[in-house]
Amino acid sequence: MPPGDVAEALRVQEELRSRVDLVGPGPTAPTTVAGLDVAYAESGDRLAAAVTVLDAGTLTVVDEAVSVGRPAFGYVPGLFAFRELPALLEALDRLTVRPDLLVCDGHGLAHPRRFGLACHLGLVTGLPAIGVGKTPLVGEWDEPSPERGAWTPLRDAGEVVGRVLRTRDGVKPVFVSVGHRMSLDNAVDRVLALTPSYRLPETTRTADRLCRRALAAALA
DNA sequence: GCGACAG
DNA sequence: ATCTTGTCGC
Repeated sequence: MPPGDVAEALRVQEELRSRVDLVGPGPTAPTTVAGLDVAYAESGDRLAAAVTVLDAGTLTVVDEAVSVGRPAFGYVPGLFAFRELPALLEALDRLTVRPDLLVCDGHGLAHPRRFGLACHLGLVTGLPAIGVGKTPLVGEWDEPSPERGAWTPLRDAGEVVGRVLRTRDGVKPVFVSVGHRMSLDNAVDRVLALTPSYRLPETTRTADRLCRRALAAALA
C-alpha cells in the first residue's frame, strides 16, 4: 500500500534506508540484466511499467513483462519511487526469468536521503540494483573528459554518492549510482558493458520501447 | 526568502 | 514524464 502523504513517504524512506546493502560487490559477470522503465499518458493518470531481461553477453531480450495502471503517488522529487514502484513490482512478478541485476531509470544513492528508486527496488526485491539517471537530482561534479569511459565523482554533502560517466565519446554523460548489493566500481563496469552503441544502457532502451508500446496498446 | 528539483 | 520542427551528421 502506497504512502498516504509526503510525511508518511518520508518515514518509510527513513525506515528502509538502513537496510540497503552498500557493501556487496555484486555480479561481475551477470548472466541476465534487467532494465526497468515507465511511460505516462499525457493525461497523467495512467502509466505502463515495463521490465526487459537481456542476456548480458549478447544484449538480446530473453524475457519481458509489463503492467498498466495508475501512478501510486504524486510526482515529488525525492519521493519518486512511490509513484512507480507498485507497477514496476507487478511487472517484475510477471517475469519468468529472475534477473541477476536491475538497472533502474533514476538514481540510487544519489538521492537527498540516499534512498532513490534503485535502492528501493533493490531492497524490496533483494536483487542487486543500480541507478542510471539522465539528469542530476543532487550533487556537484566536474565535467568528465570527452571520451567514453571517462568519469568524475558525484559528491553531495561531503560524500561520494555516484559517478558522472561518459558512455559515448563527446556525448552528455549519465549519472550512475549504487542501488543495492553493488559496488560503485562494478556499477560503472556494468553500465559500460551495456552501452556499446548508445548513451543509455540497452536495458533502459528496450524497457523504454516496451512501456511505450504497452501504454499505446492500453489506451487504444 | 529564492532557486532547484530523478521520471 | 509529455508536448513539439527542424536540423546537423554519420
